[in-house]
Amino acid sequence: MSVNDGLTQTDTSDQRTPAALPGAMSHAARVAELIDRLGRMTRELQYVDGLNPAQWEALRYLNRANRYSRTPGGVAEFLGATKGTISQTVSALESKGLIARTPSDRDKRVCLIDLTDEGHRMIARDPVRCIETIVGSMDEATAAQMVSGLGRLMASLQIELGSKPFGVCAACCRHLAPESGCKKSEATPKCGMTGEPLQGDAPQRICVNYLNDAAE
Amino acid sequence: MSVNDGLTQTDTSDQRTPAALPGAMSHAARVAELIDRLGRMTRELQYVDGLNPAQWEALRYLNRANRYSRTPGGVAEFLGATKGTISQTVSALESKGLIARTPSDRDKRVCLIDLTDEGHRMIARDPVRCIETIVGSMDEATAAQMVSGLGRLMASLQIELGSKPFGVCAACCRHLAPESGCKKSEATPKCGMTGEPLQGDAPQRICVNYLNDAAE
DNA sequence: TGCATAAAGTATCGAGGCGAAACCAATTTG
DNA sequence: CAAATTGGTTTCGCCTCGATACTTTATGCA
Repeated sequence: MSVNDGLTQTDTSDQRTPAALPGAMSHAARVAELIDRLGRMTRELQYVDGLNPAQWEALRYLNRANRYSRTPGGVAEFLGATKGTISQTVSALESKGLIARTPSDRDKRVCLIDLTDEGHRMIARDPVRCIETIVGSMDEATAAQMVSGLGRLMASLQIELGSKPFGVCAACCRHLAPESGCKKSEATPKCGMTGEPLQGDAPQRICVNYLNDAAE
Repeated sequence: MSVNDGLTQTDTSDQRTPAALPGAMSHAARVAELIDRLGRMTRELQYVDGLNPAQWEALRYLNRANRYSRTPGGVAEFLGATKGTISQTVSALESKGLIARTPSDRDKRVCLIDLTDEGHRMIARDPVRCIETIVGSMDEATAAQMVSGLGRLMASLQIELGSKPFGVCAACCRHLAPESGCKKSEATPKCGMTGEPLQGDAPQRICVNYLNDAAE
């Protein structure tokens, strides 16, 4: 390819939106761009081991959710997908031998999902783990800042989206952080995702990060 | 739903992988989780105004790339998709009147792409802008830390993926940051994405963030 | 108790995104 | 000047996912 062959034509269009160019970008705009790009890469990263991103995310959820949240409905709510879609995802995971469905005897409509040993082996090779590794090599202060910033970003984003079906933390934060989670009885319950303590009226507020439900 | 009705059955399976539970998660693991979740939300966010995420990303790229990078091939390389796929994306954007294709008279194989006025109006309503807004409301220090951390994360991730087609910055960083970009002749060229200066052998290194190509 | 309504889950259909491969045209290279 | 390369498009088919309809079980209200 030619390097710089003395362009004769002036490139007017590049001067059109100087504010949009990187040199002039604010930190906020950079973060938005990076989140977008990283999201794409993370997605790409997850076409591995015969699973697709949705399947990986479901498996990840199922590995972390408490017992009564490991249902197709729980996955659907968490991933923001329809039950029909999730039913297929779950079926796929089951046919691959990564999870097992057992009907609940408490409510015969629901089926409880558990990871099989194979599933645990699979989750141990989680491709997003490599993000963890990279961040782990940074200094602790930066990592902590990122958790804080990204956590707040996600919380705000979920509020922004508003209509999304994230329940109220009233009774108890439904899943995740089962032992550090939003237990009413605890002195300072903490949200499982952002790790921030929920004081005062917190248990009554929307659980912006994850789901809500009955107690553990 | 019942709150805590005195469960008789012990929930052994929840104690299986205590290290995976949020309370015990490292900052690094939290970041990985947040990136993944945010990526999903960002993706969802972009099903708006009749475009899909790929189309929004292409439009965003086309709005920021320099003149000689605004080609189907440039978009494909940037988004990590095949040329065939991008051809469809570009066609979609064109049929919506957001971009215009004009054949290059320099090389009759390539076609140059420009945003139409309609396209500029569209990009002004970019849905990821809301991330920018949220981050903009945070303190500058946090935002700066996030840019730094996420930038490094992305750089490492791109290196990690290795085989991905990101060129060498030898001649010049191909697009983005056209005025602050990797100009060989400049004293301290800077990468358009991370904003970090590329000293010494930098121009010879892989342009981890974006593409490479001939000079501006 | 009994009937209506709601909720969990599944099956089926169809739209759309995307990669693979074949192909065309133009350019570069030996 | 032929051969190989490169930019781009088209066609094909797989796969994901939402919408809809349906089944089964729970719940709520008279």
